[in-house]
Formats: sequence, C-alpha cells, structure tokens
Amino acid sequence: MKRPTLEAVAARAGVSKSSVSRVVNGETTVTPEIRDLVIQAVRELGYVPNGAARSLATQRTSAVAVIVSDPPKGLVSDDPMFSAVVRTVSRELEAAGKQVTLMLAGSPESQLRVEQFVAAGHVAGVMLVSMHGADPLPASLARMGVPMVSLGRVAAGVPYVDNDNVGGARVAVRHLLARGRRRIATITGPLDMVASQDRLAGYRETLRDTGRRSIVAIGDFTRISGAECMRQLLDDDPALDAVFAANDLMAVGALRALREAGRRVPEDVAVVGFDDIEAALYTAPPLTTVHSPMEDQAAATARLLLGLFEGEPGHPVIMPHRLVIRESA
Amino acid sequence: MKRPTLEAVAARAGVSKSSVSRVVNGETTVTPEIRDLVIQAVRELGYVPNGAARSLATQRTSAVAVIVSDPPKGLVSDDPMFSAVVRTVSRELEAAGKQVTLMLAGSPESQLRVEQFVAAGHVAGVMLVSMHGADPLPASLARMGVPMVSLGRVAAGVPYVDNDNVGGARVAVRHLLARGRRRIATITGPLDMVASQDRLAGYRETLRDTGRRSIVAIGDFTRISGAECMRQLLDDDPALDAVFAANDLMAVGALRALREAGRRVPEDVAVVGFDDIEAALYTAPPLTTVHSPMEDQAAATARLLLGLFEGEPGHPVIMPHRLVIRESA
DNA sequence: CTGAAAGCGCTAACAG
DNA sequence: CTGTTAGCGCTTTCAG
Repeated sequence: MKRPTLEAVAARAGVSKSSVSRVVNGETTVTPEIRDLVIQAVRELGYVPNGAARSLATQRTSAVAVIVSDPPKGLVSDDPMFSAVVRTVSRELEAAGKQVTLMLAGSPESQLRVEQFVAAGHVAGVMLVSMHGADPLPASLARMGVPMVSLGRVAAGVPYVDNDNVGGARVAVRHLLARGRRRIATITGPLDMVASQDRLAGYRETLRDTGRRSIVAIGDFTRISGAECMRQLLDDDPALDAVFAANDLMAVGALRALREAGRRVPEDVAVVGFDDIEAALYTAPPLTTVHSPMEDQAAATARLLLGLFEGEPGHPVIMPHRLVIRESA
Repeated sequence: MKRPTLEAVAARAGVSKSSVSRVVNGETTVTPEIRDLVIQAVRELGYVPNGAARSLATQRTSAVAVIVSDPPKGLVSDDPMFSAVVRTVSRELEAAGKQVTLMLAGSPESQLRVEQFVAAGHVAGVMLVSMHGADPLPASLARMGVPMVSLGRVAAGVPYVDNDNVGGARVAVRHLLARGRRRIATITGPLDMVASQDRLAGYRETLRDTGRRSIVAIGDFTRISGAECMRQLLDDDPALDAVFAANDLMAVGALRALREAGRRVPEDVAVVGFDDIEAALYTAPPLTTVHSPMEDQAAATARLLLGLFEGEPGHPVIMPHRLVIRESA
C-alpha cells in the first residue's frame, strides 16, 4: 500500500541511498553498472520520488503560482481570455517541468492566502494575470523577493508582457476617422485596470489631436456592460456615428444594443472592438477589431518567468497590434 | 533572508517546538499564556509554516489536482466552459483550504506527467474535467487509489457530476417537433466524449420515436466546426428546416453559415443549442438552448471531492436541464 | 566513484 | 499540559 522509498530502491539494488539519488537525479558520476542496477530496481518497484521530501532537503520547489484576479461572480464569467491564458501558460510551464498552482486573488482573504502561500516558500516564482491597478498584491509579493512576472503591465518593477494598448486604440480611432466618422464614442474597461486606462488614453489623444471631443461610457469588459453603455451613449448623443469598445466582449454587447435600437451597423454606427477574440468573427456583422495575440502574450510571459529562473534580466515585452478590418466598420 | 522556522519561534517564545506546533495547528490543549506567547512570537518573526516539511511529517497534503484534457491548439481555444469551470472549482476548493494544481492532460507525455505527479503523492485528490471517453487516465489514476471525481461522466467507478444530456437533447428535439419542424438535423460534439454520445442518443431516440430519420454531422464543439457542419448539412439536405447543435458554440457557427447561405432563422431553419452560455443571448437572433448550469455543476463536483475527503460515499449527481426558448426556434 | 551520516522543518507519540 | 525524542524521504557534504 505504501509507496516505495529511496531506501527501498537502494536495498533492492544492493547499493547505497546516495547512489540511487544520483541516478535518479541524472548525475553523470555513476558507474554504468550501478546505474543499470538502480534503474532496474526503480522500475520493478515503481518508484517515484517524494516531492515534499525533496523540496525540504533542497529548499527548492518546481511549483509556480499563477495568480488570477478573480472578479465578483458573474463578471467576466466566460472571458475568453481567461481560458486562452491559463491553457497557454500551463502548457508552457509544464513543458519546462514546472507545476502550476492556480490561485484566485479577488477578495482580501484570498489575497492573504496568496501571500501566505508564497511566503511559505511553496513556489519558485509567481505569474500575475490581469491585475487591477490598485491591487496591493504585486507590491507585497515583490517585497518577498520571489521571482515574478506579470501578464499586463502593473506597478513598476515587475517585469511584464503587454500589448501596445495606447497604439492599438489610436489605430482603431484613426480608422474610424479615415472612414469619415465624426462623432466617435468609446466604451472603456474598468478604469482601475491599466489596459483600460491606456486604451482610453489612445482614444482621447487621437481625438484631441484632430480637435474632436471625447464621448465616454465606462464599462467593465463584460458583454452586458457593453450593451448598457451603448444604450446610454445613444441616449446621451443620438447623433453618434461610431463607437470604439475597449474589448470585443463589450463590442458584442454594443452590437446587440444597436440592433435593438434599430441602428444599422456599420451604415448608421460603425463599431470597432479590441482583442480579436474568435467570437468577433461570428457577430453580425463580423467585428472590426484590434488584434493582439493573447496566446503569444501568455507564452511570452511564461517564458519571461522561466528566463528569470535562469538569471536573465526580465525586460518588459510589448507585443505588436494590428487592425483587422471586418464588416462592422 | 531565510524564513523563520518553528524552532526559531520556540526559542523566541521560550517554549518547546511542540507547543508552538500545537498552537499553530489550533490544538486546544494549550495554556492561554503559552498560546499568547507563541502567537506573539509568530507575529514578531512573521513565521509561516513550511508546507513541504509539514507534508513530509504528516504524510498528507492539501493540494488537489484539477486535470483538464487539453485539446490540440486552437480547438476549444476560448471555450467559455473552461473559464467557468476552473474559476468555480478553484473558488470552491480554495475556500476549503485546498490548493489547486492545474494540470493539462492532452498528449501522452502530459498524461505520464499527471500519473507520476499523483503517484508521487503530491495531491490529496483529483478532479477530472471533461475527459474524453477513451482516455486511459481515469482508470490508471483509479488504480492508485487516490480520491477522485469527475465533472462529466467517465469510466464506471468514478463518482461524477453531469447534466442530463440525453434528456436535454430530447427536450430540444421535441420542441422543434412541436413547432412543426419536419427535417431536423443535428451537429454532434466529438464522438469520443460521453456528453456528445448522450446528446446524440437523445436526438436519435426522439426522432426514432416519431418515425423520423436522423440527419447527422459530426463536429467537435468549436464554432468553426459548427459552421462547417452546417454547410455540409445544407448541401446534403437542402430541405432541412431545423438543426439541433450539441453545444452553443457550434450553434453560433451554424447561425453564421445559415446567414451566409441566405437562410433566415428561424423562418427557414430553426436552431437550438445546448449549454446556455452567455454568448447565446447575444447572437442574432438570440439562441434557443438547453440550459444546464455549468457553474453549479462545477461547484457540485468540487464539493463531491471534498465530501470524499470526509468519508462520504460519493454518489453521482445529475443536474437538471431546462429549455430556454429564444428567437432562434 | 561510492557510502555513511547529518540534516531540511515539522509532527506525533511518549514520558514527565 | 508541556517537553523530549524520533522520524517523514531525500539531498549533500565528507571521508574512504
């Protein structure tokens, strides 16, 4: 019933624990004969090293924490980014022999849990995903000196991967201007997130540069908020002829609200989203959007962390964006 | 730089390691005075117990593996289920003091990784998510005697939570029949998944019972496959007047293919999906679908596992379904 | 190159 | 109720 230990293997092979340990850990300073003996015994006994004991002895661990800010229930409940990010990151980290410990960090209690967990030395590194700007977690983790990276820019000092949010927003708005749109509104993400702030800034700057005024509704990256904001914008400024949604999910909501309000897209109102999620291809009409490769970003973030383990410096990485023009604008 | 140990706390408080251990582990058999002394020292030193040492000594662990079959890249890439499931399960498990180790099990190598990991005794239990029917993993894990549950029915013997896939499909098809539809096609999920098989069975039975023939296209639960299957079905049987897609993502793809083929929904072709993901509300027209509460299922699965830890039997749980009628049928 | 021995930090009998 | 004493399974000097 109990699993075999190093000692059992040693006994079986008729060698010392040290030799077994060496073989198991792939050290080269072992006579082939002993090596074979050990390998044989390992196989016969089905030996698998005990990680707890190993961590204790080495003071190291191969676990990595992936920390995701967990929004209140319902919000971003089926965020397509979440799935892409978690999958990609897991794949990348697992390929490097790391175990992924997923932790949600929404409530203050869960933040504490995360801090304790990291403080306990359970993980070799931390990867932050889409933290909110005001979040105190990055700072307190940084203080503990654990290697850390972030997907999405956060407080200074933490190496990150991000896309060019300002530039992407600019390109979106310029496109609308180029198509002759005059009254261009925007639906923002939650303003405590850096990505939201940057996309809003890109929108604002571009309009300011051409002497136009901003028309802003504040959403939270969900479809429902996109629909609500769109309705509100239509109320406030019935003459608007374009809207830039800070993500595709909200653009989807906006499309629905426009449809319900009897506006044609893009004839009456042009819509541009951000992210280029797969769903953007299936809206009616298909969504014009700013493509920023989330999978690539996630993979790059994972590799940034792995690089940190190797002693690399960890310079921020900014991924390029690209406007994908489809029928909605 | 090093983190304080139990011993350091004991020294600081002027008591024995045992007493500190007792206090830290919340045993009640400790004099209040000593308790306070220890708590004080813990606070001053910022002591956090070392989990590796604890696991080693107790032969227990608070980690739980959540194993997700990882489809080839691109497939189900932004599956809304994934996000809902992982979030809900994490929340539930974390609330119970468990750490969630996420593992992808797609390739044979990753399967091996998972087996080794579980064999190494790293986890107290395992939760399977949407495994494919032919998957050998459940059986080999079961053999190791680790507590295990599954979200979605798998090989016999593993306690599971699932929805009534057969019943849900029946209700969908009956609804189409009741609306006078005559030629009802279906787009299935990948047939190596039990859920796909069951939904197909429900469709088939219902049609058979009314003397109609089945029209089947085999998809893989992705939007793109939904679109492709729809095109194919239209080719094969241009006179079809309804389609039951085995999930909403494929229904979304089907809607698009129908639109492109110039068919009106629901006038020419009625569409019913399955799952009731949030996106079903935002299609044009909004999707009629079989609601099965994924969040509830995920939570129930997590609790099933927690129950196993408490020695509860672990009876299968079947969640009810409910047809949500919207404009597409 | 191999083996013996000393821990890693914590828990769990067992005395006191 | 508290302290002492063995380990948990593995790595890692350090001799041999």
